Amino acid sequence: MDGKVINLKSKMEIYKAISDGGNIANCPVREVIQGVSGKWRSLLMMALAEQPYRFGELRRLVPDISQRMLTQTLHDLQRDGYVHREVFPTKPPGVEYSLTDLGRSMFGAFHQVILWAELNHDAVRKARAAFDAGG
Amino acid sequence: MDGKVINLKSKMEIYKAISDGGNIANCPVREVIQGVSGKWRSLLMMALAEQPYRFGELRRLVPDISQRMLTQTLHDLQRDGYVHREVFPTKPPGVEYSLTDLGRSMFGAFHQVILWAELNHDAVRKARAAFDAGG
DNA sequence: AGTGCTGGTCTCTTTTTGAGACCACCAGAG
DNA sequence: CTCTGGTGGTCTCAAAAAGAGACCAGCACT
Repeated sequence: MDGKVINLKSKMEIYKAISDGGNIANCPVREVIQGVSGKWRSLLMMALAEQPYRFGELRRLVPDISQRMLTQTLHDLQRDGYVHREVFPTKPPGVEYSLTDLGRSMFGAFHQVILWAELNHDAVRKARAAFDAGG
Repeated sequence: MDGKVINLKSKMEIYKAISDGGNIANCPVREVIQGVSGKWRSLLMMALAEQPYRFGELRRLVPDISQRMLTQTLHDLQRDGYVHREVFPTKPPGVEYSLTDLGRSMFGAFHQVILWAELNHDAVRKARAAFDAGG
């Protein structure tokens, strides 16, 4: 995958941004990465990548998220352009959340991490257990 | 760990694991994903993917991390098997941190997200600005 | 003897998160 | 008509996590 000389100049530029001058705090890539990270964001992205969901459905889908964090995380995802929020004027008004094109695009990349986790979560578990045992 | 054995091969099965039965809290994939997420973890992984670094070097490289969080995050990454910690008995003892094979493997997947961020951070910025402006 | 570098830990304060009450609205049951 | 439940939230308060900075031992150079 990486070897030595990477054909991707962007990779080098990212590292440069980190190591050069220490101006990492302003790195736009970092902002996006940290916007992708976060306890609930990835989880909600995974759910919405499957299909659009309504607020209550998401709440039931991710039982251990508080209503407050669900509201806030969806708001943040919407703000970053990953999620579209649509209100339906039904009898009790319903709100549907769905991925935007940008969201689907981002999820395409993030999906690699999901697949890796799927294949390697056992190794991580073992490492964790070994570390906890051996100190 | 849970009733359903999650042996996911495809994207769809992952989503099923989320939506089926709502037992997402025990999903091992979720654990790993959230272990990858986090404000500093990704940043330190990026730095260490470039080359091994010592504690103080990392501190200078990521100026806005507190010493406390650097210690803790490195410890966590080591615990999960992504990072190797080696103490050199030099005059003032130095500690070098480097990626393990598992860490490099994980970073290979995560790298896709970095590349996406590199290409699309402008779109995210615009979305954010538009959202803040229009409400 | 004082200063600085090594990699940390300990304490205190601020920020973030979690738990749960509360809100207005409407539908159907009794 | 009241009672209950489901719609999507907001508000408050306590707990957990993160940030800021003091402090530590050991050694080198001055």
